[in-house]
Parts: sequence; C-alpha cells; structure tokens
Amino acid sequence: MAKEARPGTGEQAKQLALAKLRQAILRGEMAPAQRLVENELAEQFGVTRASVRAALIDLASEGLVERIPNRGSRVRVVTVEEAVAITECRMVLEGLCAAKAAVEASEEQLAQLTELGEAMSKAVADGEPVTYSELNNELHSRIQEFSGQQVAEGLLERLNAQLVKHRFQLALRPGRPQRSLSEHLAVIEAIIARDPQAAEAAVRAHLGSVIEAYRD
Amino acid sequence: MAKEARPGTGEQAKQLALAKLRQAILRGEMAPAQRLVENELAEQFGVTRASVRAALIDLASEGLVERIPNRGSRVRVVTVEEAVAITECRMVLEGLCAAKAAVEASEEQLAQLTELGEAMSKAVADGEPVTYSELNNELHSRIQEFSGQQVAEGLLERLNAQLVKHRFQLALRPGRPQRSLSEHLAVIEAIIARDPQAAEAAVRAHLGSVIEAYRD
DNA sequence: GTCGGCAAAATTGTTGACAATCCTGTTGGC
DNA sequence: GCCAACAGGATTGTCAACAATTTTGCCGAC
Repeated sequence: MAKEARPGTGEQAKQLALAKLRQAILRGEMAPAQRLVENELAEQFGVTRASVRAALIDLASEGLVERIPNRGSRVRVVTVEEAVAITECRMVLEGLCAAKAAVEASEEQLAQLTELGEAMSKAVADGEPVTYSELNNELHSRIQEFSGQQVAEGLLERLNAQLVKHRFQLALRPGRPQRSLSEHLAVIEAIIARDPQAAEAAVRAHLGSVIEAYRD
Repeated sequence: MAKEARPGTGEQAKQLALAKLRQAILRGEMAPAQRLVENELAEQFGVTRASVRAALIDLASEGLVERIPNRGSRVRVVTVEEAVAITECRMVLEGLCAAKAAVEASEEQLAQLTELGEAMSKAVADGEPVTYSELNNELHSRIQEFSGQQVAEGLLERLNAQLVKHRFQLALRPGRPQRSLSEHLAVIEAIIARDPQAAEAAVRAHLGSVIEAYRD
C-alpha cells in the first residue's frame, strides 16, 4: 500500500494526478465537502478522466475522499469525534512503535532523538510554532522508523493523512507547544533509557493530552 | 461468450469483480504469488478489464495484492515476519477495543460474550477446531463492534484479511485451541468485570501467545 | 399555492481500441 | 561459447466515445 508518492520524478499520468490531488487536498485548497467532479479535475491537472478516476479510488481507500456510487466524490471531512477515534488508534500504534524503538534503536539513532529534542526545545523557546510542528512530525516519523515496525508505520501514515488539518490547528494554539514539548521529551528520555514500557506509557500520555485538546 | 447482462441484479460491475476477486484470494483459490492478469480475470468474471483494474487498485490498498507498475499484479504473500508484525498491530488495536468495550458495552452485549465463551468451550471439548475458529473470529468481531471504535475496526478488518491463511493454519494445530480458549475466556471475563486495563492486558497476552505460535 | 411527475442536463460507469512498457527468446558479433 | 543488441509477444497504461444513472428545473394537476 502507499506506493511512493514522489512529486518530483516524472511518473505515470495516474500517479501524477494522484500526487497533485493529494497535495491539493492536504493543503486545504479544496473546500471541506467540496464536490470533486472527475471532468473538472482531469482538465485542471491535464490528464484524462480515467487517470483521475483511478487516483480517486486510491484516495478513497486512504480515507481522504469519500466516494458514493453514481453520485461522485467529495473530500472527506473529519469530525472531532473521528479525530479523537483516530488519535486513539495512533495512541496504541505509536505506543507500540516507541516500545520497539526503545529496544531496537541503535546508539546513533538515539543520538538523533536527543538532537531532535534539543531542536524542539529551542523552537518552543524561540516561539516558533510552525518549526516546532515540523520537528514534531519529524520526531514521530523517526520513532516509527527506528521501531522497524513497517506495518504500524503504514497504518500511521494513513491515519495521519486524515488529521493534517486538525494537527496543524492544534499546533497553533497558544500554550499548546509548551505542554506538548515536555511530553515529547519524556518520550525521548524513556526510549534512550531503553525502557519500552515507560516509552509506551509516555507516548500514550502525550496522545491522551492531544485527545483532550481536541475536545473543545 | 455468455456475457449475460443479468437484468435483475443491476450491481456495479466493479464491485462485483472486487467481491469475486477478494473471495477467490481469501479462499486460497489463487496460488501464492500467482500472477493476476487483468484480461484473464475480466473474462473469468464476465466483467470488463477496467472494472478488474479498479478492483485490483482497491485490493492493493487493502494489502491483498501487490501491484508493480507496468508489470502487473500478484497475490501478496505474507511472510512469517510480516504475520508477526501484523499481529503486533492487532495486539495493540484489539487491546484498545477490548478496553473500550469493557466500558461501553451494554449488559445485553455482555451476555452475548458469555454465550460465545460457552460455545467456544463446547467446541473445544467436542474437538471441532473449525467451529472453534469461526467462533473465535466471531468473538474478536463482537469485541470490536461493542467498543464503538470504528476506526480501529476498519484497520483491523484490513489487517485480518491479510492473515486469513495463517490464522486458519494456526487453528488446526494440535493443542492450540486449548491454550487459545483459556486466553479468550480471560478476555471475556475482564470485559464483563468492566475492567478496561485487565481486558487490554488479556488481549495482549492472547495475541502475544499467537505471535509465539507463529514463530515456528 | 403546493405537490407529483416528467424531461433535460450533468455526472458517473462502462466499453473497446490504441499506445507505451516490459519480459522472452533469438540472433549476430566477439 | 558467451555476451549484447534486437525483434516478437504479452501485458499494462491511456484515451475518447457510449450507456446508465442521478439530479435539477419545469410544467400541470389538485
């Protein structure tokens, strides 16, 4: 699943359409619940309708768009309840990754985590929520990578794609980075200490607080 | 050749192809790593190639088939390592569901679980591994359903589809049902006791033993 | 004035044909 | 005899046109 989506290389028409559409949706250029008419998209992206169609099927299985038979496609809106449910799944899956990472990661990789933690602290101290948000994503990705759990990684990639909007909004909330930071540092610390149970607990605590934040 | 239009059904061709293909793969009618040629499938199922194509894209995102650009589709073979990784994900996700079910389930639903547990005990006592395996699936499904966690349910559905073969093999292993049974009963007991932490721990213990069993 | 049905427009689903790509077996040169 | 280039066949990717379905605007009946 999740064939590589590299917008840079010259790929097939369908994959190009897929990349463009995904990018447009993730950037929020498509209004929530906006109708996605195959003909319009085909003209807009300079590909044929069949390619757009295939791309839409792919995106539907990723949960980014909703397809109703004979009635067309729309960008899927993620309600707050869904965001909470998704984050609950993230909670356990990232917990698994963190626990495995605490056991599997190399010393070099642990050093990378330490570095990331320092960069995040600096971003918060400097009051740069966007940079912090990016480092945040980076940290989560790295933990997944270091865990070697590719199945969980794939599932999380899909889940996160549905949350981009909510996550971004959350990062801009005043006071949120400070709290988030300390939770993240706790995760890093537990992994470096090679304590899988503590790492899992720390991740859960963190995402638990994210869930609380969503519920406003 | 006998492309009967089936006037009564009116089902969509793609979804029909998808259902047939999935069924064929799940039943093991397709040899492992067998090449899936779009033309052959189209003729075999009495639909057009485009429909088969769409179905294959869907199945690829479900992880049942593997699609290589310009080179076709094959049924994906799940190695033992992958089966373990998948089960690790099931472990945490079903743990989440069990914990939520322990809180959310109605009294009536708890009664259903009790019933299921008794049926499973009987199946083991009667030495009917197939019946037991079916009840086993039923139990897992019910717990997911009772949890109300639709996101996790969707993820698990996808993961389980990839494991059907391994799960079935496991069920037929001598001595396995006995051990499995006691673990399942522990899960049921914890949920009925409305103890989410114990329920999660019991599910994890169970799937942990499944992982051990896979590693032979 | 409102409701039910009807026809036209818009949109998706499907089809068959065409082009691009990849694998295979063969041939020619060294 | 072995390796590289080359045709041949097979398979996927793409395209434009056609059919089926749904939605929408409209008209007439009550």
